Amino acid sequence: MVSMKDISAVCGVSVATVSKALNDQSDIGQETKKRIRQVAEEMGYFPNTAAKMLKTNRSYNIGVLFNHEDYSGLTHDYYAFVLDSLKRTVEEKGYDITFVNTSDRRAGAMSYLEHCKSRGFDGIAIVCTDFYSPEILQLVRGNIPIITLDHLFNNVCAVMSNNVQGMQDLLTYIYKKGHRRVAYIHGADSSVTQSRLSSFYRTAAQLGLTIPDEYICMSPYRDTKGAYAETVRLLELREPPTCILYPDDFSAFGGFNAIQERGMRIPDDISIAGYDGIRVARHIEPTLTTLRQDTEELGKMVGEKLLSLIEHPKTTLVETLVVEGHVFEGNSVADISGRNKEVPRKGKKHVVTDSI
Amino acid sequence: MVSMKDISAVCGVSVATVSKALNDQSDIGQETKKRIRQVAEEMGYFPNTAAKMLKTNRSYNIGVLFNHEDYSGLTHDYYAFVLDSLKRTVEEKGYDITFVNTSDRRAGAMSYLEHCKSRGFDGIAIVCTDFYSPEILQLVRGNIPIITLDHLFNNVCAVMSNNVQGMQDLLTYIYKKGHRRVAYIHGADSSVTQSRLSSFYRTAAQLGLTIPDEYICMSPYRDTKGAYAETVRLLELREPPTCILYPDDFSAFGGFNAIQERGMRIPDDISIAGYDGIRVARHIEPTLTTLRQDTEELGKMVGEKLLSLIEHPKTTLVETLVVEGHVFEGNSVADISGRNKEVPRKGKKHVVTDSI
DNA sequence: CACTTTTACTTAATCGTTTACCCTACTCTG
DNA sequence: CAGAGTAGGGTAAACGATTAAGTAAAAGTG
Repeated sequence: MVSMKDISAVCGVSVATVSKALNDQSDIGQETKKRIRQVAEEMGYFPNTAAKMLKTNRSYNIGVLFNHEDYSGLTHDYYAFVLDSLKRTVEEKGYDITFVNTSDRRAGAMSYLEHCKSRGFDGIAIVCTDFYSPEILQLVRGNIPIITLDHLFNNVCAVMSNNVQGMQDLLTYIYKKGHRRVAYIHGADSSVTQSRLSSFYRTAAQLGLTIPDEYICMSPYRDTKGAYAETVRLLELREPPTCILYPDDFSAFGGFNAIQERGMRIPDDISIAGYDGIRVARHIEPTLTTLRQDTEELGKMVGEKLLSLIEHPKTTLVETLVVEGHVFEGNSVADISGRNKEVPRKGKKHVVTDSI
Repeated sequence: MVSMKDISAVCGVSVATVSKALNDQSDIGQETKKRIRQVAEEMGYFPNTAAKMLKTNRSYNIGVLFNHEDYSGLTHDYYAFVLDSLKRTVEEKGYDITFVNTSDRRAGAMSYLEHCKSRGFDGIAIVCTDFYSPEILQLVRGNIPIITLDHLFNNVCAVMSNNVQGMQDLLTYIYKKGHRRVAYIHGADSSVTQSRLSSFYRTAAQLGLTIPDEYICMSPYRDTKGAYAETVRLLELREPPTCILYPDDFSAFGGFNAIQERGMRIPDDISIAGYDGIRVARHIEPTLTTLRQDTEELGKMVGEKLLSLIEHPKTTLVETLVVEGHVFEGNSVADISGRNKEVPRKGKKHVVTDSI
């Protein structure tokens, strides 16, 4: 690797002059600058990041904390898209992205914070992790610029997808389509779940919907089997819902299966809606009506705010940025507003069964 | 940050002694070692990676090249799972993973190779990228340990999913289920496509299948619209296939839509099969029969071979490692072997249509 | 006991940059 | 024309580690 020393030898100047020339300092003559730069180019010079880091305490490297259950967030559409956007945002500004090593969690091994300091990350984006672990707490207490996604810590910047507004929009949309019996299978307990669930109740109350307790139940996120089971239960109620909300799109496929298996059609016989707006859900018929979270904007916000925190630590506000999603209108929620005005029918609809 | 200097001051020894003690060198007394380590622990010491890198030319950091079309490979299930496995494999050995910055591709900016040398990556895993770009060529010609996934360069280690065997297994499976009219919508031109397509033809020949030209067509990978269109075309043939193979699982959903839309059922009326084995395909009914690539093993191989290349450069063979997939048996391919023996029926089956 | 060997450290150079401070030769200025 | 100012560049320390080479004392050897 060609170093500044090599360039200085060729140009017959000192190493300091080379450094200053390449960093465009004012106390080097135009002529000399031009010559040094040209030689550097010709010799194929590029800076040694390690040496630069050592001297300047800047790595132009962002650490991301990104693990989810047994896997990393990589296998999760929502997080993956956020990370992708984040990556593009910071790369544009000359930063690289490194995963915070989450492997060695033995006692005595480096903690997250130590690892991050050791690597010299300029900042850290906590995208997904177990926010309640003591190690994470230690990390956010450390004095590296930090930003979290979808979780609030005291005195730490955060980017949040607006789950309150999102659920309100989704439920309102469904209400406007004429649905009055809406069930909600919510995800496992977390701050995100709390936001959505309380927004669900509040919105329902505002709309004048009465939600029987049996319409509300839990199934873990992305668990198709759980969603399947709860869907079956809901369908077998004396008065089943006309629309079911799922914790997320993936879960909605579990409901989809249960419904199809019973020979019912979506959305003719029952409506469903997901949450997230994962890609595949837009490519399977019936396309899923869902609250699409703006992963592009979320990632961009995380990146921009973190860089601001790094580059302007004094003037950057510690605040929570909220990103809005929007209802993606698929084909999984029927418009039954007409039905509400009909005179209630008595008995069952006559069905012709064809015998072979 | 507490440095070795601080420790040496407290312990009353030289910095060199501290370094040797922490690195467990033999020429330091047991007593001294123990004392130094204890003090280091108490003072919360951890090594400065930059300084270590500068001196040793080892970063314990792996660069991954991971971009796919406009996005990174993050949004692609197959690559994401491979990366996840790779990440876990190398993290276990104390390495971190950094994305090779693919943002600034202007002339004059650093090339991939320069960027990688600048960052001091110990090795590079090229997971997905445009393998034909000159920059990539320059990168693999540079003398950093390199490994590629699903692409062969001269004199470069590679890990390949066995597409030849995979397609053979898949087609043979379908044949055994009684299918004789099999169409194949293959992906856009690439070495992977070549392998699968030629294997398809060879296997078909071995099985005695005659594949009419109109059964073979192209639709880009993960393009549901393209797959939809080709599926429609195939269904409208005078003699439509009994089974359609898609470039990948995602595309298969496009076919799925076309088939459902026509009121046909999978697999009763027509069979379909994908390729990859993405997660969501196992969670939607009918679950997709597909060739599931072993992403866990692929990532592990990439990681282990690369580390071997880094740690034992002399003794590590430059070779291509092949990873087998297996047929995932979903519900999307019907067993019609019975039908072949039946006397061909004349006319259409009588259908009772119920009028309201 | 005199010599060699071993043990346990220390010294000092080095990796490639950055940067505070110093130096020299011009150019102004009154 | 003496003194100040400035442009252009050099010196050397520093960042935090590693490591070859040196050294003094203890231990082993015949």
